[in-house]
Amino acid sequence: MQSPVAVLSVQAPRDDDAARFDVANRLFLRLYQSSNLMHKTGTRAVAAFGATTQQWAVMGALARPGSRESGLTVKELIAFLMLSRQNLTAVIDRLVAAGLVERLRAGGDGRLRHVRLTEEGARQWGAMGPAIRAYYQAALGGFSTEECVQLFRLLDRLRDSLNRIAEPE
Amino acid sequence: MQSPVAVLSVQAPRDDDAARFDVANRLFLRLYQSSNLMHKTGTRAVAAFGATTQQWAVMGALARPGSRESGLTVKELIAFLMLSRQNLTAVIDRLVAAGLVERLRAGGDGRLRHVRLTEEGARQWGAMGPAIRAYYQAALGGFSTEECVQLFRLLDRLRDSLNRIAEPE
DNA sequence: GACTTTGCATCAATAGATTGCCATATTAGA
DNA sequence: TCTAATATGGCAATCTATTGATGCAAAGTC
Repeated sequence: MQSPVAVLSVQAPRDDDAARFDVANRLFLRLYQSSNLMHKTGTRAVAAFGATTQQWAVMGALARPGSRESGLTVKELIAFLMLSRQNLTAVIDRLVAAGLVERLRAGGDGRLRHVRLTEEGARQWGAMGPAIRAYYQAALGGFSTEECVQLFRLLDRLRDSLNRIAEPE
Repeated sequence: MQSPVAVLSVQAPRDDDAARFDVANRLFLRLYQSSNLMHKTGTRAVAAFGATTQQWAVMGALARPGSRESGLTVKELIAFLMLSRQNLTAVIDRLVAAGLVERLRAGGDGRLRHVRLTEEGARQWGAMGPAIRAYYQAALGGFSTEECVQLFRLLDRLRDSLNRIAEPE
């Protein structure tokens, strides 16, 4: 196996291809591991509230300033979180069952259903704040703010790239 | 609570904390999205072989030079991929059912079971090579090799950090 | 009015991922 | 030798994620 340092040196194209393959392999393994660990540790961090990282993500989307009052449509949530409709419906169902979220028939386009935080949901989201802050601090404690931004930007580009593969039309 | 970075920074602590929280929020959302998209697009990339990204990861681990002959123990696979034993057992079960992998009672410690690629599994892994290369190229086409290394290193540190949270003992 | 598209829900199947608990075989140590 | 620790398997529950198919209601179009 080659060390990542070797990749930084100037090499022949064939070697560079091999090096890129090796880096890609390691990169995606780290993405796989990091994501699993994020769900594991993140869900533990909010377990006291009976929540999971996915429910946390949905509530976070609904709690944003622009979405708090009238909520978001399912379509908007799908675009924001990038999951399948069926999966999102199931997550929303659990949140509705827990009384944290409600589905509303909004005026205007009668097909649209807005998903909104309930009073209880907003209260709970507020209560989860300190736990979420503490989690972020524990997870990113070793990173400078610049490094956080760097990682964010790279992941943002990777997401866009993968999204382009996912929806070719 | 204050982050160590805020203490060292010249800026007002409150603003820096708020900025870090915001970046962390976006960062983990991108990690969530990227991981989902990786599984979706990756599984599509090897769907012709009836495989998934997880099975691909296990086969990749078993196909490495040092592991090809005598395989890896379940414990080693757990450490390499960082999943729960129950989950890994299920993935291995499916690979065994597909005839791509076999469980062996190795000499020495009788408790250990080595998991190894079968002939068919090794053949299939070879056949999947081009599809995997093409996938890596499509996913990371917009990234320079340096950027790939950069992303790898940041994810590596994030994984270590999350793993430290996951297993406190 | 008939047709198509869009937004959403439902049912079903398969696979991953976690947790928790119990069972078994083997090894290692007191 | 009795006991504890280790490595694995099995069973169960819950939640997440995908795909595919069906259906319905509302909106826009011809």
